[in-house]
Amino acid sequence: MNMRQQTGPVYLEIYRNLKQELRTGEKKPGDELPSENTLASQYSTTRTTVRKSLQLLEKEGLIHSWAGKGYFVSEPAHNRFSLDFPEDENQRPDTYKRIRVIKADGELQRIFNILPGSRVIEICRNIEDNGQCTAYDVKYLPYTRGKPMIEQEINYFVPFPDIVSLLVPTFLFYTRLELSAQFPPADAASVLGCSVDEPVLVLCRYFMDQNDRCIGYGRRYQSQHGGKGKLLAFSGYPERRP
Amino acid sequence: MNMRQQTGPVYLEIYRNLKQELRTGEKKPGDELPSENTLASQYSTTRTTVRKSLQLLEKEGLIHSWAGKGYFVSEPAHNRFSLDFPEDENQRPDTYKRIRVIKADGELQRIFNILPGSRVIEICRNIEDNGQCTAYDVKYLPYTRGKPMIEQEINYFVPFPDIVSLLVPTFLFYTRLELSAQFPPADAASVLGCSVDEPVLVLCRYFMDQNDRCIGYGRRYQSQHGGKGKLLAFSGYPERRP
DNA sequence: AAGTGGTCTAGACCACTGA
DNA sequence: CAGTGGTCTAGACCACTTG
Repeated sequence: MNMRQQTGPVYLEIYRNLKQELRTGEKKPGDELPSENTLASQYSTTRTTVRKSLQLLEKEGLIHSWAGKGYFVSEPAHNRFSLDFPEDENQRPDTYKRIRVIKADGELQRIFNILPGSRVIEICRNIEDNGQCTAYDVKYLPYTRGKPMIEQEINYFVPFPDIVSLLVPTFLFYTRLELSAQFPPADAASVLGCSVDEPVLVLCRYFMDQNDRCIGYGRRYQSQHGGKGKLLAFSGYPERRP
Repeated sequence: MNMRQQTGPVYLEIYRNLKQELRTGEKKPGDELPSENTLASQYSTTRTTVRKSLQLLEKEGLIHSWAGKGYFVSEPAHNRFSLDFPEDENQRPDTYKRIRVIKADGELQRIFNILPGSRVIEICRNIEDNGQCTAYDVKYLPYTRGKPMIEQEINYFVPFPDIVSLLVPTFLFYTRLELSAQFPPADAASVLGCSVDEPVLVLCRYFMDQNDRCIGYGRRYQSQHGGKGKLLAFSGYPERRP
């Protein structure tokens, strides 16, 4: 019996109305929603349109459907967080960068599964914030002569994922991030202007191809000076993420 | 001209075939996909079915559409990570828990925006892994007499988000997570069996209601003993996340 | 048996982009 | 202008759940 008032697509109106019922707590986790047919006649529309609204809510994790039974309000997933790796500074000019080719040490040999004596490209970066160095960043790529353009590309402010994608024929690789607290090595401490006795946040990033081989590795030391350098992550509904 | 071979819904077959073209690098970021009409006639089906396939790929962030132009392969978002807060141990019996009501110190007064002298509920937990304590967890809730069931509920192994949802009439709140590296306070160090001079990973979690008021606060000290206690996050396509 | 969601058809009209 | 994606209709058949 609902009369349309708002503007825009019908499916968005249904979506907003249903969402409002969840927001206010009128519908609680576990509760059942009206059936597709009920909603379709309420809004004088078809199942197809109603389904579009419901699938929007489903995509957001607010509801789930059960074939033969109906739609139900979900429990919110408050333990799944979304975290943005702060790499936008790649575009900024206030980062100091150094590139060289070095012999892989034991750790790098293990990570890339390469032989002793193999060489890797090392890219070091100082991340600055208001003239203060807040993070020290080292990235490694296995070195292979003849790979196209790597040496040249690397001299520009190319984001690391893009550099990695020069090495693999497809853009389909994934990334693992390991977060830990450690003392910084001497070089990181000197860049960050802190002591080797102060804890820093360490972010190790592994770029893995589809065969789970490591094709890129990065390590970042994030200064914890004065409460700076914290990493932020969010859970909950998208519109609530500042 | 495609002849159907596989089983299952048509839209999944189209989805799989298109995805394969992305996986192999046959279609690269920026490339245009066949139009909905083209695909519909290729698979002898309708636009509706084809759209379902394409919207699946769009939801995964693999492609995007541009009204009036077509569908295009997206750049993968390698700087957006998904992180699972390790709270499943709430269900496990090998965690030691202590609950008490304390006077809020300055920090808690600030976080909850409450007056000096106000009281908060404190829930301490030792997270163990194979008999070894790997994390020390403290959670706080503002204390208000008369709130239903809190004291009783709290004695069971109720996940913290569920406890918080007893305080707010709706299940719609969000969570902010702050990650940093610090020295542990004395009580945390003694529980973790480490020195106060060893860095630990600190996870501060704020439960915020829709008015951005803090309705729950948790702090976890994660031991870094022997490389243990690292946090893992992933980016890339869902099926690649182990 | 009646109701539910899952899949699918064969159309339609619209606003938009590009030649 | 023809082609694209965005929205929508009015049906259909299926497998499943529930009484």
